[in-house]
Amino acid sequence: MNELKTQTEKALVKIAKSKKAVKDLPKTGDYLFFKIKKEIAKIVSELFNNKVIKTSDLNISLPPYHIKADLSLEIFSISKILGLDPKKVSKELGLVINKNKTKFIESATTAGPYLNLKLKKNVYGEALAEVTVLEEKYGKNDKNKNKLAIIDFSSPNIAKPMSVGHLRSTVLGQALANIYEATGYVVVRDNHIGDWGTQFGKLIYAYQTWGDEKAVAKNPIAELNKLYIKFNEEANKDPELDDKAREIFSNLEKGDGKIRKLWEKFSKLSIKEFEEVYDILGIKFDTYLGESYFAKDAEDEVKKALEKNLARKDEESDAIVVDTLLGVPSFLLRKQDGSTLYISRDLAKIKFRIANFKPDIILYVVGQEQKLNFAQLFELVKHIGYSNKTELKHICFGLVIMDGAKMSTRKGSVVELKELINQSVAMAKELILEKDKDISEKELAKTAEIIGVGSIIYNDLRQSKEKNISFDWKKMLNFSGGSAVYLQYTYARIKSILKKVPGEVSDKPIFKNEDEFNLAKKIIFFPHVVLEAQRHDSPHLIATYMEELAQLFNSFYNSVQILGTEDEELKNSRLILIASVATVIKNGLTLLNIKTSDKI
RNA sequence: GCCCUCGUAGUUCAAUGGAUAGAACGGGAGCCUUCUAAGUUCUUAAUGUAGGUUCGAUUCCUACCGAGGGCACCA
Repeated sequence: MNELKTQTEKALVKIAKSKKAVKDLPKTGDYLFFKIKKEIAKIVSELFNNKVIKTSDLNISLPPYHIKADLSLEIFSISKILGLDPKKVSKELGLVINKNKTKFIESATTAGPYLNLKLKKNVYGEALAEVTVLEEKYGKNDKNKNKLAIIDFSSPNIAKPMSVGHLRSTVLGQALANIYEATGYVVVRDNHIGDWGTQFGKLIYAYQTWGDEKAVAKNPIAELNKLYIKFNEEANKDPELDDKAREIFSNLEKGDGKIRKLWEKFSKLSIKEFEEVYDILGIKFDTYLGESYFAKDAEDEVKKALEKNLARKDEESDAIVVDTLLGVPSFLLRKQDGSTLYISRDLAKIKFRIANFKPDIILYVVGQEQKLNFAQLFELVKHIGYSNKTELKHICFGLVIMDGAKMSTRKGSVVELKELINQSVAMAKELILEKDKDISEKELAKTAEIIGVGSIIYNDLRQSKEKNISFDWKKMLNFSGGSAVYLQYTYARIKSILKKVPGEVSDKPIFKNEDEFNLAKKIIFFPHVVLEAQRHDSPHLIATYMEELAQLFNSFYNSVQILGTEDEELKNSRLILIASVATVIKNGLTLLNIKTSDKI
């Protein structure tokens, strides 16, 4: 219990520190993208009887290739608010913009439900200046300042290896944590370790029956996992083993000292191994508050649910049952042998979190197979009455599928995360050596890790989270287009140019060809993309955006000799432009928790 | 049986209800005596089926078909 207090205090210190850091974030409204929107909103409002138009009501995008304009404004969303004919709105708005002087817009052309806008040249200078000044802060904003989020992710089970299945929660959770922080949230990263439950009865039974102390000490997780698999095999033959396991777990909850000691040993050894993986992935948790911390308090929650008539004792079995709540199927809160269940422990944890941290939101980054459980948990919380000010959100994602089916520890069809990382890094090494035989051992190891680990993370995050991911070694180890390397490589390419001649900031960059304007425009959208990624809990929006940006750059790079540009002013403008591209790629990858290197 | 998620080029993925559905891999044809060819240019090819709502549907609704997941003493 002391441990719980220590961790809580540590987290509170971090929260206080983060609150201060939020003050240094760029203001959302100061970004060019939002200033342009604001200007348009004001014009619309003045034109149509001062009807209130929020910037979020405006939908601005980059027009498709065949439209020759800088930005397009979609009119239907505005005309709906105004209750007017879209054609009329588009026409009148276009007229006013063309007649009156505006700060950012040169001219407007009506095209059906769209108003196509041409930007003033000074916009581009301002855009690049924004990036240059803010640098690693470019894209971050203070939209959600004064809010606190607890993000519950990764959550591996003690005594089981972290598998590719845990990768999604780990990688997605960390990216969301970064993105939430980038929009002003103070974030507490919590690892809800699976360290309690009947499975430990199974494990302890197996250890006591077949275990080898020395082997476990040498290679804890692998050895314990073997025992767990053996238990399940034996239990298939002899179902009574399951009852024995339940009994052992029940005794563990009741405080049996000998069993407790074993459990503590397994727990410590496992977390130590997990941290090796987190180190490689660059993830640091603020708290490791596993389920075991809330086993005792779970009993209070069961009592409260009984008092409030939300739950009842089943007469036949003595188990505690919650009957159907508002369409959510009924479920058990306590087993008939008196031991707690996942959901009651989670209930206790919510109470603890609200009491100690007062979060505005708690995100549970857990696979879709637990959707029903969270629906039940949240519904119960609502009835018990904790979550008035705290939003509970299940960030649900698809499974990692192997050969068309879910991977299973019991069946042994699991790819271990460590193995995956090792393979990826090894393959990166091979490819680097193909390109550069003289690379130093140290640099090789460093770059291979950046590429290998980045690829794995990116492969997961570039895809929208709802879908199942089919696991495929070939895809995982893809180092060409649509991978992290593509972005890392683009970044390194730019850095390599800038190392030769860095550009100097200029107020009025001059651009010549379309690629240059397109790149500058794309850069303006980055702060918007970060906000969208947070709003939709979708890091892949950032990935997609960066691929488009990198593609624009690489195309530009192939068509123009940047360092060979004769006109000095144009050359400098191009250098500033590509430097901004590099900054955006780096900032975007950092949000996804992927590293960059100046040399790839 | 009931509930949830997903069905888009040969494959893996994009597309707040908006313009001619974008990429990557694969197939075909080019581009390095010039800044990193892990790049780039051209080409090939897709919205499961049938209805409905809408000025407009890959997106929303209904039914069906297909894949995956879940449905009380596991987490």
